[in-house]
Amino acid sequence: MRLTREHVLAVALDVLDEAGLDGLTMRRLSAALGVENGATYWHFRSKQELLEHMADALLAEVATELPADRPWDELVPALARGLRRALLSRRDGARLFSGRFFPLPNALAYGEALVGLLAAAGLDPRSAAWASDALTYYVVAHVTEEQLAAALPDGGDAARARLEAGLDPARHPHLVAARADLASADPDAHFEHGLALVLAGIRATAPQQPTSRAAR
Amino acid sequence: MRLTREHVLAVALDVLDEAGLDGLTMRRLSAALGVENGATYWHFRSKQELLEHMADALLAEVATELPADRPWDELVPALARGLRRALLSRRDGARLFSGRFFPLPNALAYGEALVGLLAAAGLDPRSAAWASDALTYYVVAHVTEEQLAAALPDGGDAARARLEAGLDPARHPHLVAARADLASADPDAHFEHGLALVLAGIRATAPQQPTSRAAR
DNA sequence: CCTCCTACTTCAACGGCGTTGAAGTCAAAC
DNA sequence: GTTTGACTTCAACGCCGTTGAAGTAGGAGG
Repeated sequence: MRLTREHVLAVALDVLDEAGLDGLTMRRLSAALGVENGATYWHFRSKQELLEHMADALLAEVATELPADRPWDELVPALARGLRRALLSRRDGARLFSGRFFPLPNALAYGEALVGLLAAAGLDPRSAAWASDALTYYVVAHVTEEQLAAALPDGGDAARARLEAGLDPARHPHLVAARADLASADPDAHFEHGLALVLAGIRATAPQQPTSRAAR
Repeated sequence: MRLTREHVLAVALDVLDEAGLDGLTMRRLSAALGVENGATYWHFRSKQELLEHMADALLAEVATELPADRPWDELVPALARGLRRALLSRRDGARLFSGRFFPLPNALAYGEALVGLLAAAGLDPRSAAWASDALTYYVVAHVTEEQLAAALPDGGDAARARLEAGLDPARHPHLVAARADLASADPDAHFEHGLALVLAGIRATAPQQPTSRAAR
C-alpha cells in the first residue's frame, strides 16, 4: 500500500509517543511505516517540515471545541486549558513547539480565536496580540517543564537529589522554604495558579469595563 | 598549554556566538580549542553537562547586579530585564535554557533572588515559587522567540511572506488586524508589555498591602 | 637525577543521524 | 499498449556524540 501524507503524519505521532522527540528519527519513522528511509522524504521535504505538521496536527481541535456565548474571561482560560491538553496529549508535545514558527491552519485558528477573544475584551490589536503571546508562552513553557519532569529517569529522584545537594539553606533560604513546590507534585494546581496570574494581568491591562463575575 | 574547564567554557560560548546552538558540536569546539575531539571529554563528561555549565555561565551576574533598598515591584522587573539581557548576550542564549534543568550556582542565585523578592512582597512560599516560574517562563520564551526571529534568513522576509500567505482575511480578521505586531519590529516594547502584564498579575495575587508608587 | 604517578591528550573506531540523487517499479491515463 | 508521472529503493556523503586503549608530559617523592 502506498503512503499518504496523513498516514505518515499519524505514524510519526505514534513514534513520538513511543520514542520521544529525541528518538524520533527519519529512519525510525520509515521503519515504523514499513518502508525504506528515502520514501518518507518524498512526502515531507525535510524533518523540519514534518515536525511543523506534527505540531499543527496536535492543535487540530483546540480552537473548535470552545463553547460560545460565554464571557471572554471564561473562554480565554478555556482556550489555554485546551492548548495544554493538546500539548500533553503526546509525549514531548510541548517541545515540538518551542522555537518553531509554523503558520499552518490549526495554529492560525488558535491564534485567531485567542486574539479575537482578547479583542472582544476591549484590547486594541497590538495589546491583544501581545497578551496572546504572553499567555501562549506561559502555557507552552509550563507544559514543556511538566513533560520534562515526567520524562526524568527514576521518576525524578536523581534530579530532586541533585537540587537538594545544590541548595544551601544559608544562601537559599527562600528556595529551601519553597522547595516542595519547585518540583511540584500537583501540576494541575501549578498550571492553574500561573494561568490565573496571567489572566489577572490581562484583566489589569484591559479597559475598565464591568468584567464578568469571574473577575475577582 | 593544557586546557582548563574555564577555558573550555569560554571558548564554547564563543563558538556558540559564531555557529549557533545547532552548529556547536563537540568536534567544532575541540577544533576551536586547538585540540583533538576526545580531550574535551576529559573536562566535560558529556555535551549535556557542557551546555548546562554554559547556561549557568550566562547567568553569572544577573542576581548580583540588583540595586538594594527599592520596592519589590521595581526590583522584580529589574531582575527580569537582567535575565533577558543575559540571554540576549549570546546567540541562541535562550534556547540554551528551554527544557533544561540545572541547579547550578548562578541559576540558584537567580531563583533565590526572585523568590525572595516575591516573598518580601507578601506572597507565601508556594505563590512566590509559582509566580517566579510564570515570570521566568515568560522571559525565556520571549527571548527564545526574539532570537529565533533574529536568526531567520533574509532578515525574516521569507517567514513573513509565509505568514501573509497563510492568513485569510475572511477567517483570520483579528490576526490580520494585528499582523504588524505579530512579527514585532520593536522587541523591547513587546517585552515590556508582557512584563508589565505578568507583573500586574503578580500584584493582583499579592496581598492587598499599600503597593509602592510604581503600582498603577 | 631518576622514577613514578596522575593529569591530560591522541587516535581510531562505533553506531547513528539528516539528506541526496540515480535507478527502479508500477498503476492509471491516453 | 505504451507512456507518464507518482512513488519507492538503494547506496552513499559527511556529519554527529561517545568510548576506550594507548600514549605523553610534568611535577612529587625518593
